[in-house]
Amino acid sequence: MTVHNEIDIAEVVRRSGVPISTLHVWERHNLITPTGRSGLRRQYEDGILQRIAAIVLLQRGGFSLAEIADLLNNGMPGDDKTRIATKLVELHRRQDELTAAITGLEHALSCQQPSLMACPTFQTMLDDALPIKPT
Amino acid sequence: MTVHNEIDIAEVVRRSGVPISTLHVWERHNLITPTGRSGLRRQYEDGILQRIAAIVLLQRGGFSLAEIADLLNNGMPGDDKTRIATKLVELHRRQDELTAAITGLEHALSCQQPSLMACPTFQTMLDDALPIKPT
DNA sequence: TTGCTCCTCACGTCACGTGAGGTGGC
DNA sequence: TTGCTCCTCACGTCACGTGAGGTGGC
Repeated sequence: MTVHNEIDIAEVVRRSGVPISTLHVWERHNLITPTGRSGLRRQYEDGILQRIAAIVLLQRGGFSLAEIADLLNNGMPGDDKTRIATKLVELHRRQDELTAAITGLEHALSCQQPSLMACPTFQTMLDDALPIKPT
Repeated sequence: MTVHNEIDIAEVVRRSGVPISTLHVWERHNLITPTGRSGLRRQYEDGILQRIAAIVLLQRGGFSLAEIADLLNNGMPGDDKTRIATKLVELHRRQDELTAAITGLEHALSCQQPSLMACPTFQTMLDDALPIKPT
């Protein structure tokens, strides 16, 4: 039989790095639930740390708090998989956008021009980032 | 001598893809300025499209509207370069986070487990995404 | 004159962050 | 009893989105 240790909210903050104000918000959105209280202080089952890691990963994946609550609280039915597949398309696009932004900024660092907009190399990268439609 | 054409806000929206509500916000933050009005409608110099592309790129680079206004309105003094270098470190980290999120979600798609948290492979990826400190 | 799009202004949203004033346990 | 951290609740912030009611040009 596995022993489930209860851990204090202070320890959750310390070990996860997630600030207490964020934990309060997540609780209001039904993402996390304390198992009880010690006086006023929230106590959690130690599995909360894995759950928090999952929330962080899904948030980086661009899911809203409401979507994450859905994914974690309900099982993983077929339409969840559809939503994940849709998100993945968007994530690959964001990866490309991020790469373009990095390329542009790295050039800006080495550029001798007096301002960003005066740099011809930066200019040519812009159209790549946000395609301007013809007149 | 170069002729500067004026273009209507409707054309700016169409050619850049940026919604009008966003253009209004950017104007209040001194990121863009109309050259004049035709009746009530804002008119812009056609160079606005390049500027909008730069704003989008910098935003994807994680700069706030206030920071972008600074970068574009003032020149590019040395401390701007320092700020860009600092951002670049953060951007490379975000690139890694995004990659980790994509890897996790791609596994979730192929996983047969009834819920995300039940999947052992997903579990092992979590600690990679958000390192949990020891007790 | 009738539509149409744009205008301004106020308010809503999302995911928090920040006090203000109060409580519980060492 | 004194600190300390956590508690709740309200309000602020950032970057917009969304009406509501009004104006100008074809």
